[in-house]
Amino acid sequence: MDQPPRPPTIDDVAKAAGVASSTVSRAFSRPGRVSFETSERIHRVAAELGYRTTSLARALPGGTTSMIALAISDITNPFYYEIIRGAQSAASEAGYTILLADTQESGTHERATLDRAVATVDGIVLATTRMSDSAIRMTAKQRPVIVLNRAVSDVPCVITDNPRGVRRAVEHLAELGHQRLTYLAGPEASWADGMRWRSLRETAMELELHVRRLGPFPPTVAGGARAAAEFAAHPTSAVVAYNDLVAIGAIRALTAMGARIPRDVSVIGFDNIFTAELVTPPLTTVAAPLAAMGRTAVGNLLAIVRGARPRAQAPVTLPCRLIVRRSTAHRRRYRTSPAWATTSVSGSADSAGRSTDAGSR
Amino acid sequence: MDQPPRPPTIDDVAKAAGVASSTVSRAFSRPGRVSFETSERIHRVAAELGYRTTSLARALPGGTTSMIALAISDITNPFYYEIIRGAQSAASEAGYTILLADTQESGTHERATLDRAVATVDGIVLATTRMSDSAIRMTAKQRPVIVLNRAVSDVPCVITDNPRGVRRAVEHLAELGHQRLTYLAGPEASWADGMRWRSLRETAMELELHVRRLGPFPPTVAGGARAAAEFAAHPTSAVVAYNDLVAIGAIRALTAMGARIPRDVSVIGFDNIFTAELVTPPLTTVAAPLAAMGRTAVGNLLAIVRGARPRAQAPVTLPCRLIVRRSTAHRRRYRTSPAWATTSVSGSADSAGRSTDAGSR
DNA sequence: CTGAAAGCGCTAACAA
DNA sequence: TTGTTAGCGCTTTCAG
Repeated sequence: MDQPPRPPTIDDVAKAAGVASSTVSRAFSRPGRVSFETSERIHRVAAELGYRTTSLARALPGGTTSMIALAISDITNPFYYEIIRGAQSAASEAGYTILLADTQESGTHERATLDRAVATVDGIVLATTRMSDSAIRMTAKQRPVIVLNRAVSDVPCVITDNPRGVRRAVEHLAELGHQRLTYLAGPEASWADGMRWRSLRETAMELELHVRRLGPFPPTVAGGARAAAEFAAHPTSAVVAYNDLVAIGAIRALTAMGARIPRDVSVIGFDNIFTAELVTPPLTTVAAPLAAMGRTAVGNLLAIVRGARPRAQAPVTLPCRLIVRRSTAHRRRYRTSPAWATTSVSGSADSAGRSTDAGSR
Repeated sequence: MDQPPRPPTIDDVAKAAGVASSTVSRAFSRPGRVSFETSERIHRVAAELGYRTTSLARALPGGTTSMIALAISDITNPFYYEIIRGAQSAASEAGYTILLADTQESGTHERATLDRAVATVDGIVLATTRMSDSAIRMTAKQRPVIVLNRAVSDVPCVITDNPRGVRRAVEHLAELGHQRLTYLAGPEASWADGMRWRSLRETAMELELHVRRLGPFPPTVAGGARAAAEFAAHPTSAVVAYNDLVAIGAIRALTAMGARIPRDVSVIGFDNIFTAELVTPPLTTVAAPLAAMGRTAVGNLLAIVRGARPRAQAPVTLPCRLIVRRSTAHRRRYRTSPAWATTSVSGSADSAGRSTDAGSR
């Protein structure tokens, strides 16, 4: 009853069936090139012995494994669920298996993980990588790589149309009468964060709104709570968060402080993760075509793996759209500073001590 | 600039460095058994050539790949996030990589996926498999296997203490004065579902409560909504859902019908997924130690892979606990049938037409 | 249609 | 410390 009892090899089958191993091989890979009877017998014997082809050895000569790596920064982030799902289905349709590489929000860790995986897979999808551009290019030299959510020159990328999404969000806020927005920033190493902030500034300038940036914060609910604490020191009537998680965390924390969302502050997130419509109030968010991103990335990767010339120049850009739910509303004009805020915009100084307190950490 | 330019082999390096390939091999795997200078030179040359060991070929002789497969029924289900995270960290600490196998809620698909993976990995964690016990045992014959969330004889398993969790849930409901509960069932092939329902019946009997079962429903928010539609035809004051997703879906649907949760009906879920505390009202749920499950499963699997004798007899049972939040409350006694229900328990027939309507789909 | 033989890239065993 | 020689399990010529 020893667990791995030396699985039978092709030679075992060959011997048992009284044929050459090459015949067995053919019987499995190229049926039709083996007489019906022989094939029959081989399969029967193989079944009895419990023989299975070893994809490892099979992959050896050509060096392809029918596996692709999917590197993601934090598997706990719901943002990835649909992406993984899309990637997974595209991969399995093409007969590929996905190797998951959780890189734990760390460029270093990511490199290490990838170094191990790189040798094993036929290609790599870097979803939200935290590595430097040059590190990415290094990796891309070794294996076909597709970068998701980030534009890196000389490497094929799949991104969403952040500028457009941001624009829609800001327009929406402007229509609701908001004049000052706060951006709750995500990780510094995040390309999307930089992109969103930049677009935000530009759009705001164009629409003559005032924006400020707080952060960086971890792209999590907890990060959102921290962001809210800082935000409360100098609130604005509207906030745009790096992603839905941060938005949700902020809404919760703000609500706990006594603010009513969206009455007191409108909040917009990014990504439209599954939880976004489940929270209260349901989150207004810039939706990314998550599953499509996964599918597209894998599709393009596989094309390259199969020999297509990567068109690294222009990143593939997928559209995103604003989903208006209940976390945004018309701006209310305060006569006095909001009761829930740590300190008012107009600067009543009596709670300044608390301000520091809440803002720290 | 062709993408895969035939990565350099160990022989290329050997030639370029003017040594035997075995020396190169040693330089990489057993440093110290090679003179400092030689090693130095080899590594330099290797770096220049961009050489990397091919784990594939390396794995060939012994047949170990340092990969383990994690098979899950639906990657979109948040239930898995923490499990994957736990598994991932345990695996990477031990130098293993995780191969993800989304089996799409289908036993057949699962077998196929596994068949491919089985040959490539050193072991397999079956998280919530939908395969039959015998199919699982077959797989277990080929590779070390750990089954999560299910007890299968002769195969090592890691489960949570469902009976205890259910008991706590029912006790909680009983304390709140509820006398009739409805169980919203999950997939028929789910072991946990059977377990929960059985425990529910037993505990209810003991505590002299009345239970009934609706379903099966898909273990999703949509499934929960469907369940709610059926439930509304003959409501009870409390419901226990197969999992948090179903609970959340039911709460949403019920709320949409005009019911107030928990005032009109108390709802309990299972798993304590990340979203559970974010929804409104925050969900009372039987929490499973998700990350610990992943860690434990991988830990035990790796122990077996390394030669430990699997103790297949008694499943490892992890504790779970009831987390009381806001979706449960004291039972209210209705004088008449609730306004929101399709049909009343006492049977006012005037809305029977609607009943069918809501119940279909 | 089938068998023999030559590797795939690397490691292990044995010499030198 | 290094080189030489066998393979690992399978696929792929190349004969027969």
